[in-house]
Amino acid sequence: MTSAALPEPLPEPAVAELRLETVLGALSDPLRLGIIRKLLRESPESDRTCGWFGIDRPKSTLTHHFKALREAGVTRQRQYGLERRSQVRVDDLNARFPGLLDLVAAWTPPTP
Amino acid sequence: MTSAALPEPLPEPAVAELRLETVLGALSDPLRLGIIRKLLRESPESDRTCGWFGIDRPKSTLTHHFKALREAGVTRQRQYGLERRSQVRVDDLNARFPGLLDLVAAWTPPTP
DNA sequence: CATGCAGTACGATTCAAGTCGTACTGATGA
DNA sequence: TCATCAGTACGACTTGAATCGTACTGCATG
Repeated sequence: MTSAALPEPLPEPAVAELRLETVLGALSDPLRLGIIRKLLRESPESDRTCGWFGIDRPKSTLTHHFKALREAGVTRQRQYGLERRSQVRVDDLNARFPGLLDLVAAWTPPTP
Repeated sequence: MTSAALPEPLPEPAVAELRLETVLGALSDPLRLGIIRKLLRESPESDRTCGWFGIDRPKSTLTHHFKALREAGVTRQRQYGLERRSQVRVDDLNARFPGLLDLVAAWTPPTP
């Protein structure tokens, strides 16, 4: 037996539709960049709920940013009961923009 | 004899100050991304005037975007008499964000 | 020195994005 | 069945970015 079927992903752009400007725009927000860095470093395999990130912002703000990431094609979101979990679209992004995710994961902000 | 001294670059962030969000933000504008792609592909060595790009926009708009690129640390600008020429800070960006420029140069927009 | 030219500076306008409060939805478990 | 909990939807507010017209600067060449 394989594992149980996953819920369908929420609406997202197809691989062929991914645009570099859009993806870079999504990653240019500090909060969103932090989300993606944390996902890549700490959970590249499994998807995570909004709460997992421990971001101290109102829930409506978080919804806004997670939606922006999904609509830009950076993340995939699935609904599991109450929870909406996010994961980075690693394969799709590596296929279309090779090196981008490595770079994002490797980068550490300057600490002056 | 080496070649003549270059004019001093206009104010720009130091390598250590480069921030990924900022650079990605600068590249997320379609017009600016086009500028950088053209520079990387057609003139990675020498610097170019605003006019060289052949962009059909008012001059004040171009000034705005070239300044944004410089202030984000993506380009270096030098004043040669009347002309202000721009070049990509290839070494600095490769040192800080390895792979980013390759990716930008390699990418081709979808043609639907 | 005066004209032309590359590009800037400034200010106005417009539009998109980030932020957040409040009300809502829909699955879960007592 | 009813309360709880994760997260959304909507709308208001505010800020910042893009765009562009017009006026300006300053080198360069006659």
